[in-house]
Amino acid sequence: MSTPHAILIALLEKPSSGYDLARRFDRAIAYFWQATHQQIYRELGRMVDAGWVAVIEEDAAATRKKVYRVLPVGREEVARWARETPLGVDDRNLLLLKLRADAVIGPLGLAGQVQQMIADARERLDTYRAIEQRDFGASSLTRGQQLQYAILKAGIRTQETWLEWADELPSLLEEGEQ
Amino acid sequence: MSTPHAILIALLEKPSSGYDLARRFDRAIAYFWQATHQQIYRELGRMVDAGWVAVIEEDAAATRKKVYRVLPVGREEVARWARETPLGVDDRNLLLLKLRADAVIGPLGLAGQVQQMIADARERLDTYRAIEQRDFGASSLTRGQQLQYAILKAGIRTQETWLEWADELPSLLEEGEQ
DNA sequence: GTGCCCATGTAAGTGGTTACATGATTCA
DNA sequence: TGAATCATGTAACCACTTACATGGGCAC
Repeated sequence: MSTPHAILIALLEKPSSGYDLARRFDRAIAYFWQATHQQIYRELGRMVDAGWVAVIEEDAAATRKKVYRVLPVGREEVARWARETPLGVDDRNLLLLKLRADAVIGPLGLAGQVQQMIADARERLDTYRAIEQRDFGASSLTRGQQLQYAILKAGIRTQETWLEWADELPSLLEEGEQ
Repeated sequence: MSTPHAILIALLEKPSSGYDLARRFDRAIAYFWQATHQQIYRELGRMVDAGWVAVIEEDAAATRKKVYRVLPVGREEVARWARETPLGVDDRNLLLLKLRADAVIGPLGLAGQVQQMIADARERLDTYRAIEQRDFGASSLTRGQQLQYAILKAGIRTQETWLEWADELPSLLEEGEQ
């Protein structure tokens, strides 16, 4: 659903060919977002049609390599997407993607969305803790129960860690706001 | 790719109708796994054809409700799937699903896969820390750099927390092994 | 000149999402 | 009797995956 926007953001960071994008999506850039070269070529074609990106025709005749850059319309589309697309509790990677957009093109005013996610995460953590109290308070647990408890603890730890991490975000997002 | 197995595991825990499954997948049972009722009905139909599950015909005439239970073949399929399907670094939810399978039907010998995931997570954590040293060692960072650093820290925290959590797994998985 | 990497695509299959559809039961 | 919930499905679309395909450039 947001593959084209992930590509746009990657292109904003650095104009690239489809091939380069595929490699960047393989390594450091997108540990939290992946796309195969087939997806990338398809989306690039669509985005050219939509007027979001264009090919830089520097060495057109020399090689077949097509380097894409983001047009103003595409840039505006990224900003619109970041501001308007709602985030669910589990959309952490989507938030990271938006943060990357925010890092490349000015402050986008994401603080509100982050606050909402934090509230949702707190609520879910409370739910998990209630289940913990209810189902795993007993002193002796069977093997199966211990495993189920481990699964629940994975959820609890995930929420806790994410909340700690998210705590520093608002100050980063608000300063320098337009 | 593993939706049918998620359904099988839920059915092993408690025989249910498609409707009940949809509700269970909405709430506590599958905070880490979701399926819509359309998927569930489709997969139930396929699994009946495959001989993995069967309808309990208790109140067939009384209501339209169809309660499904897992047949021995389906149970064996879950075990096979849990043992054989490879896990990538990011397949944490898939691991949780396998742990649930292990909690319902005896020990499946998942320790090896967990060890592999732990090794992979350590490796990725090292990669992240190397990036941290290389790109964010400077004392003063721009707003954009601070955001990119926050994104990286999300990855670092995630790996660290997961590794801590996974540390208690091997002892849970090995004891009582057949 | 053979093999490897660069570079871009097409085609088929599958799974998930969204919308549509129907009818029974239950409660106010 | 009307609305909400129970309960099960069909159909269309779209995205992603996997496999196939092609050809240029470069190094040994």
